[in-house]
Amino acid sequence: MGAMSPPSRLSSLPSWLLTQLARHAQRLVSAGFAGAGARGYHYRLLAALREFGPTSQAELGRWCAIDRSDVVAAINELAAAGYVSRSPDPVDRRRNIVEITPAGERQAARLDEAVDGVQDELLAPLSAAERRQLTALLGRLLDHHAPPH
Amino acid sequence: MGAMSPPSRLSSLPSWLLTQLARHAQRLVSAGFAGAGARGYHYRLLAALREFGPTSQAELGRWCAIDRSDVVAAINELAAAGYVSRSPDPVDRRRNIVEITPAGERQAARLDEAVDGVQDELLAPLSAAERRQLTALLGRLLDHHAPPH
DNA sequence: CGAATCTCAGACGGACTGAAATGA
DNA sequence: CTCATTTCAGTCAGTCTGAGATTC
Repeated sequence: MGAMSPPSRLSSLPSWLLTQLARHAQRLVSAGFAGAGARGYHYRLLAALREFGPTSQAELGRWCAIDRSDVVAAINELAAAGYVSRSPDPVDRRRNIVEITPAGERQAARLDEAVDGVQDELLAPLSAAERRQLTALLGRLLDHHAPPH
Repeated sequence: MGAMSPPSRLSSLPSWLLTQLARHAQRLVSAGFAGAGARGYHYRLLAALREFGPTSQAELGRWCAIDRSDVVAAINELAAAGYVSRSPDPVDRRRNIVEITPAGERQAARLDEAVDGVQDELLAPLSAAERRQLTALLGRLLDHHAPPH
């Protein structure tokens, strides 16, 4: 069987490297979450609820870069599993206030472990200094393209 | 409006940075290709055909990391546009031999320009040295997870 | 009035699976 | 018989659009 390296034109393109590697990362992360019966959306939402406390669905969507429409579905699933509670906001009746439950905290902790294992697997070939370098570079690029305002 | 930065737990995860940035990259690339009536698959396939010459669809799929099934559809589209020709392999009649046409070469050159512009936009905040650093780190990770054999 | 929120219904491209037909 | 190739049909998660109802 011949070599199966991609064309050199692609291998030198940052956008190619980025998207291909992100594919691997997402496979690893999804597999890690699947063992706990969760998806990426669930972890993102739980992480935001843990850090920022009870809040509206719209704000969750902005924090987690999840579409308004998909937040509805994911919160439905989290609520059905008992990981979050949803109640109307008494001071602004357009909003639902979403809050993480104790069971949700435990689930988030489980997912933390899964996700940490995946980072190690993903970055295996890099030294600790190189991992910091990569994280810093990616962080700067993401900041530039998704400016917090 | 309140801050909309993601939870710090996410912002420090390489897998999160990678997938979010890859999302931006793919949006930019797709937009660049759309102006020329192309998609990412088309560019990948044309790049492989330019570099490696006429070959079978199965091999194209392996080189470009495109599923066997999606190669069929993408080659159909490229052939309909006159960018590739498809002919049966006389020595192995299971195979189609796919070849890039002169019009395909011109299209590939157009897409080259689009894709180069996107890299610049994507890496705008980084110095030349930092771009090389990032590319090298991503390349090593990708090599480790998709070993050419 | 304009603007924001929640919800549903549907679409869309990229990635993938299963199975059939053909032939080495 | 086993294996590789091409093709079709269909699935899937993640993302996004449009529209309606409600409330600010």
